[in-house]
Amino acid sequence: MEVFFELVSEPGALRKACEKLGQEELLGFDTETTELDPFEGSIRLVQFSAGDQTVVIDLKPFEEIGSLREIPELQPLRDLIAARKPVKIAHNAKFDAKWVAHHLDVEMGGTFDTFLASQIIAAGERERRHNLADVSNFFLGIDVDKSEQVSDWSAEELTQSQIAYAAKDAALMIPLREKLVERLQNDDLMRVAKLEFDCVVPIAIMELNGFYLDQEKWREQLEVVTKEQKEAAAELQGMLAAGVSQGSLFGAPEINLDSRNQVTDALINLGVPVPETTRGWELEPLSDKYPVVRKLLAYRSAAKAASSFGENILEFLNPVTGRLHPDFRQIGAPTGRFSCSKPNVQQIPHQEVYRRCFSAPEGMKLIVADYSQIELRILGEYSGDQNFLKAFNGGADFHAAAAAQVFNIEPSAVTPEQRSFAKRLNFGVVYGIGAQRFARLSGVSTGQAENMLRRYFSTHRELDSWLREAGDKAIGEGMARTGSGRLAKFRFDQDDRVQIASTKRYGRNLPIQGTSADILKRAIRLLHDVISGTGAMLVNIVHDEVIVECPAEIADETAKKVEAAMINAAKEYLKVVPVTVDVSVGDAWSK
DNA sequence: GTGAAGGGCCAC
DNA sequence: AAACGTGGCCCTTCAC
Repeated sequence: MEVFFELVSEPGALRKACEKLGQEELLGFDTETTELDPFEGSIRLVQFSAGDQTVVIDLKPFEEIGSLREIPELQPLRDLIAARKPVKIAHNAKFDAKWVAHHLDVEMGGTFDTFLASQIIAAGERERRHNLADVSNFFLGIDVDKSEQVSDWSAEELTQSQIAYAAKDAALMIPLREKLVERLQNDDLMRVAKLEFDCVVPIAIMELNGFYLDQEKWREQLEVVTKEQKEAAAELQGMLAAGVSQGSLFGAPEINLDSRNQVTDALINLGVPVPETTRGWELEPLSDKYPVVRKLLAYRSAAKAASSFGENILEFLNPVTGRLHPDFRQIGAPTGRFSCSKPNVQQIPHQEVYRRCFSAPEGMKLIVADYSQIELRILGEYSGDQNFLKAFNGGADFHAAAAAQVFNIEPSAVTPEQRSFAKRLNFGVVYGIGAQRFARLSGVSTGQAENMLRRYFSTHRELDSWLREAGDKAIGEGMARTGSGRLAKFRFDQDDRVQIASTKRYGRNLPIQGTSADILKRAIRLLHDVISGTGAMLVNIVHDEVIVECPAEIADETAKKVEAAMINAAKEYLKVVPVTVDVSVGDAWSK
């Protein structure tokens, strides 16, 4: 594919080019940068393509004039990027959005992301790859050469090959989008695509904002947990060694406490009836009878804390900003949930000792807002279950109300144990729990668990039939959808009972978990629109929770905005079940 | 040495 | 024989 392009490297030509490009409806958009981290490198090229016209802008000459964030010579470029029309088509637009936000001080307006579109169309098929080479091959049958992607973009003079590569990538976006739109429309996926595209810039900005972590506090906790681990390790070594023959001159050999095999052998030597797996909940029942098991669990807990939530988290603190800048994958799961890595700030332990370290810097406050029982509300909305509707509309204690139903007693007579049972049940049904699992979870016999499930579903008739239908639909149609129309396709062997059962569970769970993700994504967009420019900034999201950092003076009003945005987002998906958001304003992530 | 797989465990 | 959903990270084990 030969692409004709214009290379722009001075203000006059830039103004002219932007003026012409600005009249287009759609523009392929791409940037070439000297590094992957916007806090480290700089933007070298910005490319636009209208198909027949492709422009490559070299920013290096503009650096001579002054800071790219400020010089008026770049205003035409900023305006073009910020405009809602033309829509910018980019592959993984989050990347480009971050760079232009940080280096050109402009928020990208109007986004079509070919990376996200490809994922939406793939509908959860895990084999499919979504990098530009694979996507253009799959949808256009074009092989693109990405070898220049990692070339030196900081060179004084770029090679013809580099510039041609840059032009090609942008030019590719126009035909690629056409194919993708065709597929999106065919599969009725335009609504979810828009939902996703609207999220790109807020997420890009959130990643730039970063999440503040108090290093001192974190180290304090790390010290405590390291000490705990050491002590538990020493004691555990001693206890395990008791099972080894005392014949050895040098005493018992050291056991690698992180090795499941070695630990299992040692436990067997001590006469512990080790279950098939040594997962915590399998070992837990043995810990009363065997102190060594209790010690093992204590060691594991401390080891996990020290390894996953220790020094390694601090290594992700950005040397420039001093904050964490995790990587959020917008479609991290087939359900549409985000995933997060480097570090994963969606799996920080709930205990206050950890959460308190994620605090508000001097003069700032943290607003923590989370949807209350959003998945159960979605289940109530979809099933129309009378008990769910009554409980949510009446504002009653939801789990207590379920307990009253299940145990056939007055709500006021529900004991804490009964409520806890009902809570487990309520959450269990969202995942399609079975009697066996429920029995183990709540410490009753399988027979008792079966009875409780039967009673639960007989008092929640609409819920029962919705879950059945959702399961049957997953098998019959081989797919399921969320509220935004997001599609997940299921592949399973019709003759395999285990796969049938698991597909049914996916089919029941996906609309619930996925609609929850839809709602959060919509909330993020609405939230972004009301806080941007106020000094408040989104710093983390955890599935049904949003964390905003803002100057203390505007904390209360910002909290109200956050709450309103979240509720308004939910109202677009839930028509009969009300939604509530718990909001707190404080100095840290913990209460 | 490197990478994949598996077990275990953190979050929602 | 049965199996509650979605992720990421750490460690060991094992193959290359």
